[in-house]
Amino acid sequence: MDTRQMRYFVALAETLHFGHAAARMNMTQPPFSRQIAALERDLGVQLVERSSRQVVLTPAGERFLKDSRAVLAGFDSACREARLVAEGLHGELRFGFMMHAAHSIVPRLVSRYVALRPEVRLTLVETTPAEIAQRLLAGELDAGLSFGARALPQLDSLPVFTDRLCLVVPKGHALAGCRVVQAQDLTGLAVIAAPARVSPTLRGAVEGWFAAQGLLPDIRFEPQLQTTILRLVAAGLGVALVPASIVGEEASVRAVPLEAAPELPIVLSSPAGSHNRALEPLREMIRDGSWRDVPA
Amino acid sequence: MDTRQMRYFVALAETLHFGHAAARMNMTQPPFSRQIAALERDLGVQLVERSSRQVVLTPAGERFLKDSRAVLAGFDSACREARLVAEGLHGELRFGFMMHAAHSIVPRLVSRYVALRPEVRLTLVETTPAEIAQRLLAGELDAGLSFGARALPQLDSLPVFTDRLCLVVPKGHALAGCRVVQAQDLTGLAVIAAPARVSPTLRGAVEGWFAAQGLLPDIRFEPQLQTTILRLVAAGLGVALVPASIVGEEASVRAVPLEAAPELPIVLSSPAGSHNRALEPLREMIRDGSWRDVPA
DNA sequence: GGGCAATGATGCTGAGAGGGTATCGATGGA
DNA sequence: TCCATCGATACCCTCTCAGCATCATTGCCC
Repeated sequence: MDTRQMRYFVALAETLHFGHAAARMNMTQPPFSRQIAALERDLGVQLVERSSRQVVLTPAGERFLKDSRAVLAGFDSACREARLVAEGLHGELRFGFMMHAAHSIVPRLVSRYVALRPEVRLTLVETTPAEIAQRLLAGELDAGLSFGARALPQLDSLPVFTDRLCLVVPKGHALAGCRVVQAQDLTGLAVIAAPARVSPTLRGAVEGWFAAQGLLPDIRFEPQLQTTILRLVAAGLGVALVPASIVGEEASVRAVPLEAAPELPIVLSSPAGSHNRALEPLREMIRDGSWRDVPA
Repeated sequence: MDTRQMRYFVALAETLHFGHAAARMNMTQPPFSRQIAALERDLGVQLVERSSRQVVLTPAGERFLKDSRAVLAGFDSACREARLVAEGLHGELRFGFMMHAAHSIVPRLVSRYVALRPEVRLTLVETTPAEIAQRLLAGELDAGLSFGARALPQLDSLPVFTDRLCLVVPKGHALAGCRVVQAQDLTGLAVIAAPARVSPTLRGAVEGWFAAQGLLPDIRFEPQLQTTILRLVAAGLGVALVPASIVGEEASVRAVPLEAAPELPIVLSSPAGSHNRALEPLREMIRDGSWRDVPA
């Protein structure tokens, strides 16, 4: 009792003739008749009323015909879907990224991606750099846009672009007009930075910049999100070292270049050996740089 | 590529272990592995990533698992439904009846039937006696409640009850108080009756009653429905001979017994040799008279 | 009414699908 | 390094399933 017998039965129901139905199934009538009889025996249900002159469906046969068509359509569709997912044309791509990337890079990547793969369900996960790596390794994400930390062998990474730390101060702050600042210019100022558990790379870059000049930052607040940091700076609660790419969102702060500003490589990471071919266009548009052509 | 391989794959996806999945399918691991490989080959899609240490689903496998569960559930449900329809517990019963029967017999039959076969979709078709016979023969109805005309060999009929013609006159009519009327009492009165093409039996009974007394009715109006006839009588447009069972619906007419009133047997007819077992409870409640116990 | 054509069922046969046993190869842990 | 685990492979056997030939029934036509 399988789909083959169901197909036989549908052919019979549509022709109401054993010989013609058998021909449609590319076989001869005797084994076809036996398959129908076997189907009825296995079901314990008479599906067709036969005489040597005509074949008619019983009510159970009518119902089984309707259901069989649906089952066979579902079966074929399942096979087709599997092939499409294997080709990366259908399926799902779970894409995680740092929250502050949502404002600049992500919209361009996404708009280009959906043009290339309109049938792929794109799940966007705004989260923190630390969680991106963890969820990539756990198989909960297919791709992650984050800072390029130490290269893990279980992750394949592609460079996207290089960000750069800069200082942000409230509008009207004494340092707002500087051409470039050094660590000692920040002596006595409260610094706002995300904790290392949220973004080890970013936190490391911030502390590294101070350390390189022999100083320690006076970190007073530790929010998780860069946008929160900008708000706190705007409110006059301190200054911060943030990726340059996110300044400009907040009109009430001013960015100032840093002396020997640390570079922050942004990479797209995905699990090594991923079978999700829906990932390929995303990696490809980053590899060939074509995502930059999309208007921001 | 059939449902068996789908079941194997679902077992594998749920256990992620070839040996355990094979055991669940009551077979040994080698042929099980071959079936999975054959499924992948036929689909042209890798569904699982194997190593000697672990088995994981590919994205295509995840999708195929989801679809396979739905297809298998549909398959099993189709088989179950076929059995239920064959037993008459599920399915459809298309029941046609004369419009005026809807007011008395049909509600009782239906309320008892749905208590016995709650899962059967009961399609109620109000129509005319002539059409009932025609649609029963065409296989468009499973049962019909109508006048028992000449017994057709293609139809099985069960007597339901015997109706009787009576005269209806407008309230306040000269004949309204009569104990019994004869055909000659109606001389000069306009008579309203349905045409023969709508109900040959009823029309025959009306004309037969007049003819038996050597008279011809002066039939002035020919509506199709008995309820329309009652309205026309109530409006003073004439008198009519109608089945006694329908009087009482219309307060503005009076029924008067006929001398030698023709009897009108009401029968339930169904196609001879019908395979619709959902019909059985309906026939049974009429055969044993239990439908009369239902409050009208 | 008898022959005939059409149609579904049945008997027999052969090829192949599918399952069992034994075993191999790879891999990770003790 | 040895061993246990686990999926793959080789080989064999059984039984399913399709083909061929034929039968049984039934309606049709001369």
